[in-house]
Amino acid sequence: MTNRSCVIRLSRYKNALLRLRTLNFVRVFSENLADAAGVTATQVRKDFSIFGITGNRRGGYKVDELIEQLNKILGKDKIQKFILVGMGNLGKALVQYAGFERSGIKIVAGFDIDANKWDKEGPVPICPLEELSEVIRRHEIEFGIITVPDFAAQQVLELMIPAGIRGVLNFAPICVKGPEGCVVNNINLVTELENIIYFVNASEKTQESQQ
Amino acid sequence: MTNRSCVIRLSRYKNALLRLRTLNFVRVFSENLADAAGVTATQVRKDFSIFGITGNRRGGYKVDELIEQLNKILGKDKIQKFILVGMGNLGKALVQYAGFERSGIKIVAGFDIDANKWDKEGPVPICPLEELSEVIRRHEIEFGIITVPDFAAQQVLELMIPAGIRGVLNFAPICVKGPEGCVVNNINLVTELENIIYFVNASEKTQESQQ
DNA sequence: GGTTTTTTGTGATTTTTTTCACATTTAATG
DNA sequence: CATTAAATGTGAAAAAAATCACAAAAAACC
Ligand SMILES: NC(=O)c1ccc[n+]([C@@H]2O[C@H](COP(=O)([O-])OP(=O)(O)OC[C@H]3O[C@@H](n4cnc5c(N)ncnc54)[C@H](O)[C@@H]3O)[C@@H](O)[C@H]2O)c1
Ligand SMILES: NC(=O)c1ccc[n+]([C@@H]2O[C@H](COP(=O)([O-])OP(=O)(O)OC[C@H]3O[C@@H](n4cnc5c(N)ncnc54)[C@H](O)[C@@H]3O)[C@@H](O)[C@H]2O)c1
Repeated sequence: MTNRSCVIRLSRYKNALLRLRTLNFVRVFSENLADAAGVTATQVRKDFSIFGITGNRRGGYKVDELIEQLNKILGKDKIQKFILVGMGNLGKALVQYAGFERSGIKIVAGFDIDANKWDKEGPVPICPLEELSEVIRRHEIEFGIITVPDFAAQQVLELMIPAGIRGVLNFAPICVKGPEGCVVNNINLVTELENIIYFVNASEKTQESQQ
Repeated sequence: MTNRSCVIRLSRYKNALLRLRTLNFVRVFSENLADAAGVTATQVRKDFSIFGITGNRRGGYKVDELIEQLNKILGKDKIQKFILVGMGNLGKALVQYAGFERSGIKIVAGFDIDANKWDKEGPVPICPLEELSEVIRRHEIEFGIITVPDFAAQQVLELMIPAGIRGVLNFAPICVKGPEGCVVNNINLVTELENIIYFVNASEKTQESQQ
């Protein structure tokens, strides 16, 4: 199996390509993609080499073809359906975000334990948690997003799995764990900010010691 | 300099420890932290070894001491101030999120180009973009969060830097670039979801080929 | 107080990832 | 149509990260 950061990079290349296409670019060089993704040109070509993507020596890559190939690899050749559990501040922002649909990602329904959040009339229906399993099965959904408080996150995951969810993005600040064969990614924004704080402090120290 | 994923892990350990403390844990073993962070016990001890954190052979680590040491390393021994630019759906969710303040991260002010978003009376004042530089300088803020549309992200960064910002978390789906010495982290949620889609598809293929 | 058991701490080893170096292809140029 | 210049593609080398293996420490037990 291929490694996570390599796949993340493929996804970044694809995003950059989509932007280049709107600017009417027809061809692109590894150098350009490297810039857009914040990596080296060699890395781009190596990544492509791993996945058997080839361009034209001297002419670079054709934007259209490359997007198509990347979409195929990333499983984005069809629309992928998600459900989201936890219609609080963050859940609402995600459900309303138009960028997902533009990228072939559709949030089919939201769920919450709180009756005040339910709303079947909106563009994305918000349903009681009890209907989770039924909706997942009916739409054959494989992917979920968790935006409930930390104490509820693991139990929400354990509701999703038996209904058929096989991949989850979790925003609650704990590492939730799925069974073998279930892909779980935990995003912790506090951790991301702490990471920035650390490296800014570290670079301050380097500068001081150089003086 | 130490590597990014190592620092991310330190932050995860710290988060797990805070939770353990609320459950009245006094001591903890590398095994427990490994579980909470989704890594191996050896990895935990190696990380600690790198930063000179020591425990007690047989007795593990004291939760309180460990939190303090990690906070020191992560620069969290004082409250860290942030500003946020782009008070849309995502920006609003982040500004209202109580978890940041609980972790010693304070969003001092929000900024937007749109006058309808301005509001100096709320718990976090939302100000016109023109005041960005002044606020950063007055509060001596070093960190920023970008939640504006993609086309505006790079120019927002370039407003922040001369005012004194040295670390940025960007949510717009492009890789913004700061000058040398400025730490920028680009979070792309579409990319995160695509990553999950990829690995679920990959594991499906593995299973099929095993049958 | 000696023995056993448990857990840390870390050099050595292995694995993974990135970078280098350069042959190969192809477009452009004269 | 030969020459040159500019890019790709990829084995080999280097660097970085993770894991192993085990000695050292310390608590628990008899
Ligand atoms: N808001 C942010 O910017 C932000 C930032 C970082 C992390 N997070 C994390 O994301 C998660 C959501 O954050 P938020 O600010 O939107 O919180 P929130 O409190 O606004 O929303 C949580 C929602 O989950 C619902 N809920 C609670 N238990 C549930 C259950 N068992 N099943 C279904 N729904 C349930 C609540 O009714 C509520 O609507 C939290 O874990 C938080 O720590 C949020
Ligand atoms: N909402 C989400 O869940 C989500 C998910 C993934 C990525 N993102 C990304 O995060 C960013 C924000 O998303 P959103 O949904 O909150 O968008 P939004 O359109 O709701 O909000 C954007 C805000 O930025 C403000 N703005 C625009 N240009 C500005 C400028 N030059 N200076 C200051 N403010 C400016 C707008 O007035 C608006 O208030 C976007 O780049 C989006 O792609 C959002």
